[in-house]
Parts: sequence; C-alpha cells; structure tokens
Amino acid sequence: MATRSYSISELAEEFGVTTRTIRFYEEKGLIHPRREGQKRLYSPADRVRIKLILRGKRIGMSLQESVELIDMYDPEHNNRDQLHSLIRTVQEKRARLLRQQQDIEDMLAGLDEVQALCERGLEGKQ
Amino acid sequence: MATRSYSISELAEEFGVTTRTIRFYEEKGLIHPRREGQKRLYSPADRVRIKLILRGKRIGMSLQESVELIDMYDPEHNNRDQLHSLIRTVQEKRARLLRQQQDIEDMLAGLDEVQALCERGLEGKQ
DNA sequence: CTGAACGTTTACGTTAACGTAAACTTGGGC
DNA sequence: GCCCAAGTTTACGTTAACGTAAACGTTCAG
Repeated sequence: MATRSYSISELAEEFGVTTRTIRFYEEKGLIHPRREGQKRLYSPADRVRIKLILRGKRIGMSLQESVELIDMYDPEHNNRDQLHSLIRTVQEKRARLLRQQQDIEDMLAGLDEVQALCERGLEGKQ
Repeated sequence: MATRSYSISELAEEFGVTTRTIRFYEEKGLIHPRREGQKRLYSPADRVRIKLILRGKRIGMSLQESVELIDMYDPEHNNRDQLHSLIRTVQEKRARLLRQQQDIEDMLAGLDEVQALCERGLEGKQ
C-alpha cells in the first residue's frame, strides 16, 4: 500500500486555506514535510497535523497551543515526573474545554431565544 | 432600588483584564459608559456587555463578532425583511457553534486517551 | 498641603497570523 | 523550443487586540 502523498495546493484546497498559510506553519516549525527536489511533499501524517491545527484554530487556540496539544500524543514522555506533569497539563486543557463547552451552550440558548422572538414578531405582522 | 454602578478598576479586577482593555473596548464602540465628571461609570448593563464580549473571546470570536451577536438581542429589527435576515444570521451562528461543540468533544476524547496512556505508563513503572 | 490612589488622554510599540508582491525555477504539452 | 501552471524564496505590509509609557487631573487621609 503505497502511502499517498499530497501537494501543497491539494491540501490548501481541501482545508480552505492558502498555500501561504501552509508554508507559514512550516516556517513556525509546526510541520515538516519532506522534499522531492525542492517541492514539498506532505504525508498523511502531515495532513492530519494540519487538520488538527485548524481544528484548534476554530475554537480559538493559538498555533502554539494546538501544537502543544497535538504533541501530547507522541510518547516523548519517559519518566514518572514527565508523566505526572503531562497528566496535569491534560487536566488544565480539559478544564478550559469544559468552560468553552459551557460558553457555547449558553450562546446556543441565547440564539434559541432570539429566534423565538423573531418568529413571534413575524406572526404578529402577517 | 438604586441601580448600582461600577468603576473601571472594579470591573477590570472582576473580569481579570486591565483597565486598558476596557477603555479599548469603548474606543472601539463596544460599550458606552456614562461619565461622572471625567470618570467613567459603568451600569449593570455595561457590565453584562463586557462579560458577554469576554465570553465570546474565550471561544475564539473577534470583538466585532461578539458585539454583532450581543446586538441581536435588542429589537432594532422592525420589518419582515429584517426579521428574516436576522433568523438567517441566527442559523449561521448556530451552525458554527455546533461545529465548535463537535471540535471540543473530539479534543476531550483525545485528552481522555492521552490520560489513559499516561496512567498505564505509570503503572508499568511502579 | 501633600502625597498616594485612582483616574484621564495621547501616542507609540508589540505580537500573532497571515497577505501580497516580485523574481525565479521546473516539468509537461503542443 | 516555448509557454504555462505550479512550485519556490525573500521580503515587506497588514490587522486585531491590546501593552506600555508619559504627562496630567482629582480626591481624600494624615
């Protein structure tokens, strides 16, 4: 199974970003595509990394934050202290996500309210 | 019931931001506190507005976006066209929030996974 | 009356996350 | 052989959201 690879414009189109954006991420050390000649070639792993970075962006994370979270997956954590510290980091991230979840629920409730008001307004005017 | 009012530093402390931030929001037209002499006095309504702006920030909204959402509540929408357009806006906002909700759930699942791996790692080392 | 705490305006500085433009190379189609 | 599409590097520009500093006013306790 020949592991597929992607060109930069291919990924840019898939994710709805510009090639500049993808090169910028590399410039910042977030991804490391290999080269064929001087052209960049992206592995499926690279692709997933970009996808996760963009997911982070959607909920307001900085690029650094996203990468920090992504890198929690790979086992660079050997000893006990590192594992404990990683667990603490997990707790913190989780706490923030839970708060965001609450914020979103509140906003959705607000939107329901607004929509109800709109529909009442329309009824009255017909 | 004498409607309470707040000083700028009072609100800054409550929300964990600087006074500069609050003045900046005014500069951008997001809030309009009244004055007593030349000092700013914030009403409970002003306070809520700030609170909602900061809530928006937490989930990655821009200041303009937050204000747009907040202003959907006040009934500046008179005629049928405006009400319809407002409903469409509500749908869009909702769609985005639902997507963010999904993103957060995925991340939380990821964190669970990482934590499980950590705990396994610790067991093995004890 | 004096100084510390709190407020004000004005203005320039900073960081993240790209946008934009110029100038160049490279592989394939006719 | 030539052109075009897609890629490259280099470098300066831009926007949002404040930070930071200077210079000044006001009030109140000692």
